Amino acid sequence: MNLKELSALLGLSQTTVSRALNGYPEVNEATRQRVEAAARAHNYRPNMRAKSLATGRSMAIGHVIPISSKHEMVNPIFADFIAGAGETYSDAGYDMVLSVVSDEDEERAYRDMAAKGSVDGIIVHGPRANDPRIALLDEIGLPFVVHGRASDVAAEYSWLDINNARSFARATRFLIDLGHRRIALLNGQERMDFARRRREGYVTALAEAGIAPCASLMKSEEMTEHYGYRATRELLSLDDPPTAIVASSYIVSLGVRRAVGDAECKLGRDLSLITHDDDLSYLGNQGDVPVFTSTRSSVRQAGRRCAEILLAKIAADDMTPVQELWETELMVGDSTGPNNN
Amino acid sequence: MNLKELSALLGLSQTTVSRALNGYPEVNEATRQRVEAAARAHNYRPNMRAKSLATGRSMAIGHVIPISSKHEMVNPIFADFIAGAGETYSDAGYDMVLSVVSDEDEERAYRDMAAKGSVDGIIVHGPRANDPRIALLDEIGLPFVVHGRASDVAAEYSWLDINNARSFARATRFLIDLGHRRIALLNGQERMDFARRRREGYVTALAEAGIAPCASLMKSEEMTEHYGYRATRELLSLDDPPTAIVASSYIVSLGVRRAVGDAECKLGRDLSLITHDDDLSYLGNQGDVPVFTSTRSSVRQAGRRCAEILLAKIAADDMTPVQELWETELMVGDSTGPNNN
DNA sequence: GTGAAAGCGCTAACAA
DNA sequence: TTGTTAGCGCTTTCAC
Repeated sequence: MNLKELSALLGLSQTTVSRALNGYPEVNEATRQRVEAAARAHNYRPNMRAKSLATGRSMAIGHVIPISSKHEMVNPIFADFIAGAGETYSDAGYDMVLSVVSDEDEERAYRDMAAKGSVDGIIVHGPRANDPRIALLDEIGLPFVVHGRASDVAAEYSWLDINNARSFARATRFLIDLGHRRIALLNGQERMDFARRRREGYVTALAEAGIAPCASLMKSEEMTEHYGYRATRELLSLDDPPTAIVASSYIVSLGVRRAVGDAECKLGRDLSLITHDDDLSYLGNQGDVPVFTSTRSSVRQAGRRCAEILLAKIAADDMTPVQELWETELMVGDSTGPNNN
Repeated sequence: MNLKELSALLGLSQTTVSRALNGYPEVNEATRQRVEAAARAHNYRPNMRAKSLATGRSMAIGHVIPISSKHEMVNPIFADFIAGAGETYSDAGYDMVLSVVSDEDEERAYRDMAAKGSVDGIIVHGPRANDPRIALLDEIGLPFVVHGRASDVAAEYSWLDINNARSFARATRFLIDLGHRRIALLNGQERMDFARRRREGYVTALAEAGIAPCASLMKSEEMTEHYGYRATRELLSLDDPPTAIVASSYIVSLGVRRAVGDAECKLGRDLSLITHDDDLSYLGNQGDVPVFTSTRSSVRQAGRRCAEILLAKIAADDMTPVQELWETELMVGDSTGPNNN
């Protein structure tokens, strides 16, 4: 069922039917009722391709998911972010188009999206410290919102980020308060902006406590389970092993737990672990004190909010940057966890 | 830059330029060279909305990701699957449109996609045992491929599945061979088709060894870390606790590990764990014997293959069902893991 | 309040 | 081998 058929059926012009369906004020209320009833009855859905072509808006938002060309891995946190954004889009009648590209193809992906006219805006994932994509998107002129920040980019742009530095400082402080002095950091690659900020927070907290950061306790790699495993083994075999670890994601923590399991029983019991993932997340027991927040739901919320910001920009055709820094809480509680899904 | 401008620039008709760019044979080779050079030089990309409207094909594939309305959780395995499919789409010039909907909105999502004409085909995720979506899509007439199977659906349709029953039988057998008799199963919800098959495999292996399945050792819920944690605690507090666990995903296993960590040291060392995730995956140590395969890359490959099958169907306009059952290997090796990312 | 007609950017008969 | 013309299904002036 298309507009032509529907309007023929109603004995009206396509114009009137279109107006009725799109809430134009000039159409007679009785007519509108009739049209809407018919549309519902025949399950009419406007063809988006045609609509897009006529209006010039594609009613779709693009997400470019970069995958590391080396390891072909996808940060599983994207799933939750995407889910959140997806809700917002559905509600607003937007589609989400996903483009999974290895990082060297990213520029082309953006240019293609813009030129093909398949999206009205873009969400940028996983910004690097000095990320060329921001200048690129500015040049292209497509509205965009960055999830995270690019510290070395001078230009003003829209972003939503969580306060990684503060989160990691708090986590580290927490472990220090529990009496730990040798605390390891399993960070992501430092070309990622968030990883730099996380180290900053970690180092700051150590400094406050008069602890000199120790290079052998700071690891930085792609966030995989295998990395968590390998790094933890290395750490545990040091002459002076750490008594606690701050890990950069729950995927990494999987590896940490495995390595700890491999190690001597006593070691396992002595090691405190706090895992992060965009949001300060679960977990780790220090004696009887588990620590956590619910990562996954907050990442999802970030997705929702990023999408809202972008849609609002598009609707208002307003290019002034929107910037939101989110704070996270470090929670201490019983080990069933609050809202721990 | 659009077709009109480009053709004006070249002093050719839009038709000729279009033909040159789309590889039609009748165009003069010299002309084609000239056109292609100009297109490249001016960074011309055909507007997909217009192209779609004219051709009737949207050059996009839809993925509907159902999220549980209760827990709002996304199975992180989707991320890898999507990544694989995305590669195939990029290569073929297709877009991927994602629709994240709570399960009660799924039917509408499919109908919308079809009516709006935004996709040429659909990948179905997370099939239930008697899944109504298959009949629905058949009715709609949109080509589709199911990742997984719906055992109770009589109709023939295209799917790609891994042999869950066999995988879980092998995992269980492995633990039995190691001397375990009380083996627990942390399964997904049994309305999911794969969960039923997994239990089947587990029970079969037990039966072969003359072990009667014990209801108190079989759990079935949404696959979350929290579930893994809670269920493992319950299991460990039984009068006659299991000595080994087969878990249905690495997310669940996170919880298992946490619970084991909480428990007495001795308990932790005694418990064998094998985790699955679509593919038989990591892992667990039995004494010095770790077991695993690389889940994440194989899920990704499944995504790639599903997309290939779908695109082939669309290209050939061939509705005969394609069905692929994949076997997985249980690997035993050193604990750095084969290809463990 | 409603309709006719033009046009969004492209492809595909049909002619030449 | 190239060009002319007519749509694809919708929105949007502009006229009535």
